[in-house]
This record gives sequence, structure tokens and C-alpha cells, in this order.
Amino acid sequence: MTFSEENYLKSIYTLQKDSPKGVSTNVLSQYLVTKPASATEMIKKLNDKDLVVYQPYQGVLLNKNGEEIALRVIRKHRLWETFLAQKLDFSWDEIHDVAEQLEHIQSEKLIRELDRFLGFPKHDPHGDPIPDADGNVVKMEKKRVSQLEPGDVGTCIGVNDTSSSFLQFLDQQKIKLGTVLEIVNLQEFDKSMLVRIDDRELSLSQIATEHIYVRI
Amino acid sequence: MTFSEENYLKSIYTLQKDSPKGVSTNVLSQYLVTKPASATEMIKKLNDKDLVVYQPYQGVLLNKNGEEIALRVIRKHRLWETFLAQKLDFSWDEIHDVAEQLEHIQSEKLIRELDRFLGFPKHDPHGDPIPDADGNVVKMEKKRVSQLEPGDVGTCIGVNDTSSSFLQFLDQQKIKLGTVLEIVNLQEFDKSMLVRIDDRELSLSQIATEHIYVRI
DNA sequence: AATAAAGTTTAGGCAAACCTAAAAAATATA
DNA sequence: TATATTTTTTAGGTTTGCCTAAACTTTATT
Repeated sequence: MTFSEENYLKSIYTLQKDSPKGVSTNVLSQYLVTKPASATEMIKKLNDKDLVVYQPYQGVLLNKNGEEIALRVIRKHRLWETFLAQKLDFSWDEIHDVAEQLEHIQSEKLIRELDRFLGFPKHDPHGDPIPDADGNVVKMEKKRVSQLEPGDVGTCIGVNDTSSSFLQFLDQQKIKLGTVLEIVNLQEFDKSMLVRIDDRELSLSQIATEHIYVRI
Repeated sequence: MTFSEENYLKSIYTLQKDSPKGVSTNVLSQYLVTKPASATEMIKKLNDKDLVVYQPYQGVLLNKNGEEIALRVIRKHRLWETFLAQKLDFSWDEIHDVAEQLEHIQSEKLIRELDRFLGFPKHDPHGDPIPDADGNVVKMEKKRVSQLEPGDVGTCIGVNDTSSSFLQFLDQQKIKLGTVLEIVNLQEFDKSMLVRIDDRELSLSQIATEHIYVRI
């Protein structure tokens, strides 16, 4: 299993949640920042190795074998993210690139011991569930703020836009991981939302509410 | 800088201590478990990148630039080894393969924070010195037991033979990392040595004394 | 339904890092 | 010193994963 194969399997795993009848070559290649032709090529290889279900022109999905491998990679990724945040004081926007490299280290013992060292965490710093050694994942209630309704309360677990301007905005508004938000109301005309954080209220534009994830 | 380039630089760094006028293609390729032709090819590439000094048929040595990179890789390798041994309970023979992978992770911050997390260790679990962030390495008094003389005392920091029969032998004799040995005497006829460990004495054959490293 | 647009696959190339076999250079031996 | 042996390099080939351009499907539009 090469790095590249692992990356494709992991990406298909992530993308197939939003396209349950098949991840398109285009979407996959954009996600991986390559070209459609490269994706087709790799999909064919994964198909030959019996890791995906693939019909030309119809997209690709993981089969049992592929999902098993994808979950192993995701488990490693999320454990490393937890390590970086908990033990090495990485802020959440610094985590991703490094975890992306660490997830490919091959060693059963390493990941078993890392899990133990971290105290068998259930969620990574983004709030995503960490698959256990057998590949079991607990489903999670992860929503965008924009999907909430007045009265709903959510805990910030991540964002969808890593541009520094957006991260600076969050910083100014003192919104970080773990921040609890309560929706006060929704402005119909521009879909902006008034939210309460601790004892202050602030208004978030539709663009902002679509880029902030919460666990409810 | 690819994984492979890093591995070559690191290997040359290690090997040039024993061949100060040039590491031969043959030795290098054996060390890396590839073929001489592959080594030649890579040496030429490193030469073009101004990382080594190379004269065809005369072997290769690192220049300033190459040494700087080699030391960075070695620093990472030894910090990861320390992490694996100290935090994840790896035994010293399990460490190497994993550190070999981890040493290639690219992230300034990662290695800086790892160093801090481990308390700025000076030596790795094998007793080898860890280069600092500026590439300074302290030289070390590392000797084979066979090089000691009666009365000398050394602390075990590693071995030269990772065969399981030898490791089992060490286990039986209760010799491990950190064990303090005192040389009682040397038998001239077979070069075996009588050594004291705590309050017991035991005899080590010449073969054994040549395969155990100590810091004095 | 016919055509245009969008998405996908195929064909042919490229770079990295390895390989084997043959040629060339250096070293050892007679 | 001449020859034999060993070491090193060169030449040509393979695999992986990427690319562009062209051909082909599918989907959308008129």
C-alpha cells in the first residue's frame, strides 16, 4: 500500500458520504489537487486490487476491503492530530499538514502504543470520532451553524475555511474549538444569525455560519 | 529533498567516519541495500545539487551543505527514537524501523516541539548524541567492551548485532541499556573478559565483548 | 431529438529511483 | 610490467504517479 493509494482511499471514504451513489473522478481529483486523468488511473488500480467498486463514467465507491484500509489510515491521522494538539501544543490550523504525513507511518505497535499514551481518546481535536483498532466508528452529530435553528446550542468543533482572514475573524470574535454557541435568531433577508456566546451576543453572516461546524 | 536523498546523505554521514577519504559506491550501496549502479546515480544527483564532493571512482564525502542536511535528519531520527523508547515503551530493537520512517516527516515546528516535550534530551536511547537545532553534535566516548582495560567501568548503550540469539543471550545475562559493567580482567589466550555487574561476575567471550557498546 | 457542454477515459510522455548487463577504470597478482 | 580481478560507471529498462491533449460518454439545453 503506497502513500498515494492510501490517500485516494481516505479521500474516497470522506467524499462518498456526500455522494453515496459514486464519487466522481472530477470531485476526487479536485479534492486531491491532481487531474482527472490521474484519478482515473488510480481508481483502475484500486479496482484491480479489489479495494473499490468502479464502473467507468459512473464514479467509485469503497468496498469492504477498501473501507477497512481507509479507516485504518483515518484512525492514524486522528490519533496523530490528537497527539499534536494535546502534547505538542499545535493549534488546530497547524495540525493538518503534519498529520497528513504521519498517517502513513507503518507500524502496528506504534499506533497501538500512541493510542494508549493518549488515553484511548474517542475524538480528535476537530471533534471527529477516532475509529477503534477494529475499525468501528461512532457516528457524530456534526452540523454547520447555518443548519441550526433559534434556540439550538452547539459546541464549535471546526471550520471549513482555513484562510487566514477567516481565522483572524474567529480570533477577534473569540470563537475557538470548544466555544459554545446558542442561536438567538435568524435574519430572513440575509440569512445572518444572532448568536449568544457566554454573555455577549454577536451577529454572524451567512458566509460565516456556513463555515463553522458545531457538535450539538 | 526526497526520502531517498535524505537516506543517502545520512548514510554517507555515518560511513565517512570510517572512510575519511571517501565512501565507496560499493559500501554505500551495501549499507542501503541497493545496487552500486543506483548509488552512483544518486551520488551524481547529490553532486549536481552541491551537497557532496564526488570524484568518479574515488568515493564520495559530504560537503558543508550536505552535512547540514544529514545532521537535521539525524537529529529527527534520534529525537523520535527517544520518544519511542521513553513515551511509547518501545524496546531498543523495535525502535529503528519506525524512527527510520519518522525521520522524514517535514515540519520545523514538530521537531522543535518534540524536543521540548522530551525535555531537550542530549542522547538517544542508544547513547548517541542528539544534534541541536543548529547542527552541533557533542562527540561521544563510545567504545566496544573489547576496547576497555581491567579497572575500566562503562555503561551499556547499545550493541552491534541484532540477531535474536545474541539478544536472548544478553537477556539471560541481564545486560540491558544502562547496565554498568566493570572489567575485572582479560584472559590473554582467548581474549575473553571477566566483568562485574552489580555484585556478580561473569565471563564474556571476545565475540560478545566486540558486540557490546559502552559509554565510559 | 439534435446539438452543445461537461465530465471521463485513453494515449503518449516525464521524473524519480530502482534494476541488470556491459563497458571502463582501478587495484591486485603473477 | 602484463594480466586478472574487483570496483565503478554507463546504457538501457521497469514501475509509480503524475501530466497534457485528444477521443469518447454522459448530461444539459435548445
